[in-house]
Amino acid sequence: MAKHISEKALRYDLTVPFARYVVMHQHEISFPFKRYQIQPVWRADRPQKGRYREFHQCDVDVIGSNSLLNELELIQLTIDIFNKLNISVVIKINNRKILEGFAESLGLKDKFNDFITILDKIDKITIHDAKNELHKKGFSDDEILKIVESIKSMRQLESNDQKLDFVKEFCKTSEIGMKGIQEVENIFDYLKSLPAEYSGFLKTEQIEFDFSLARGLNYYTGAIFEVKARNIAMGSICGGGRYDDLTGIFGLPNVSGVGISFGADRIYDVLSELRLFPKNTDVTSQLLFVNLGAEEEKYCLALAAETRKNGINTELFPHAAKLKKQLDYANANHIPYVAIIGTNEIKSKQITVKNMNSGEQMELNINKLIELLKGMLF
RNA sequence: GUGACCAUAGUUUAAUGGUAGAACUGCGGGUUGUGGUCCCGCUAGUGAGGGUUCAAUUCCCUCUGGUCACCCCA
Repeated sequence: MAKHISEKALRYDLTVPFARYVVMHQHEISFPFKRYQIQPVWRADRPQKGRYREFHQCDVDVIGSNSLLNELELIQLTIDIFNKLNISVVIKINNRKILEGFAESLGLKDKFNDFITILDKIDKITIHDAKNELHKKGFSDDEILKIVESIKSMRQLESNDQKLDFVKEFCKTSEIGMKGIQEVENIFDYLKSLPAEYSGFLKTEQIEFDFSLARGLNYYTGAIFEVKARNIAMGSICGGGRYDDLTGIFGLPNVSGVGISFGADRIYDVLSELRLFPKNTDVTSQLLFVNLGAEEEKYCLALAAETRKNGINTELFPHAAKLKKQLDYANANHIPYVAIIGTNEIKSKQITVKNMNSGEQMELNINKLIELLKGMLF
């Protein structure tokens, strides 16, 4: 029953619904159409590390344009994002047409999917396992030999150029394969042609041509991407590709798009495991007004309203308590400044402000306090 | 879909077929309005249901939840 429901009722990705949206609104949309979308999606699998039943995808797509400039833009955006998050990544790119070229050159077009599945595992399995699996899937001895031989030679390649040369040689008789190679080369050309002042953030060694990258999705027709974080055992945190006819299933054929999707939960896991979250993310308040009694709290209420009006995140401790308790609270919540106001301060119209990092304390009026704290914001 | 392992306080974890112990957190105290260290105290727990037993947190079964891997990755 659960399976029955999950097959029919779960949203598995954002791209297919996006294609439906585009078809439904085709007369209102001006192409090329770009959008981003962040929403939960579901998986009907049993959960395990990095795989949740519910998780969040952040999709970016451009539909209605064949230009490889779109692929480039998505790569730029991806680099930019992971640089900002301080996550060291490898962006793998491949092209579905190259995979087809492989299959064609090996005479395996009719067994494309099985072949791709093996190719995708090239790094993880031994030759022996590969043979077994191919055998199980019904490949002939001759075919197995051809595949295994090519896997062996592929494994010796290291640089992007070596790999490109290899596939060029391998696919030279396949028209579609050559087209895929050309697309990959064009993308690399674009990347290389970016002027230094704009490509300062581009570290091309982060971008790897990986012809064994397949992606499960069968709607991809051109470029495919996958991003893996370095220094951590975690599946891909980002993936995407070009789809030439996704809208076709909803009745609008031949509208090509390209998109990429970031797995928010896995990215969170990476940030968390690698301790890359900035320390100050839990800083919410800049200033705490201590509460020393009924009269004081009323007095502070007005002052807190004033600091808040000036854009300073302010708290007033919600009940009278020992000073120690309230200072502990400020420490625990990383509140950098505490305003201490008792009968003396009320009388003198001054505010005793304590810097919780240095321990320094001074008396100021409200305007000076606001000035001080505004100077701390940036 | 397959397999392995796990379930004890808010958290991390001990232990036993016979009173479930600790650490951290939280709260209170160490005399008045000055914190982060230290000392003392308090709160709080065996996932649910059934079975075996004089007695089950412990052994058995079912369920639920979780972890990891395979398959798969929409």
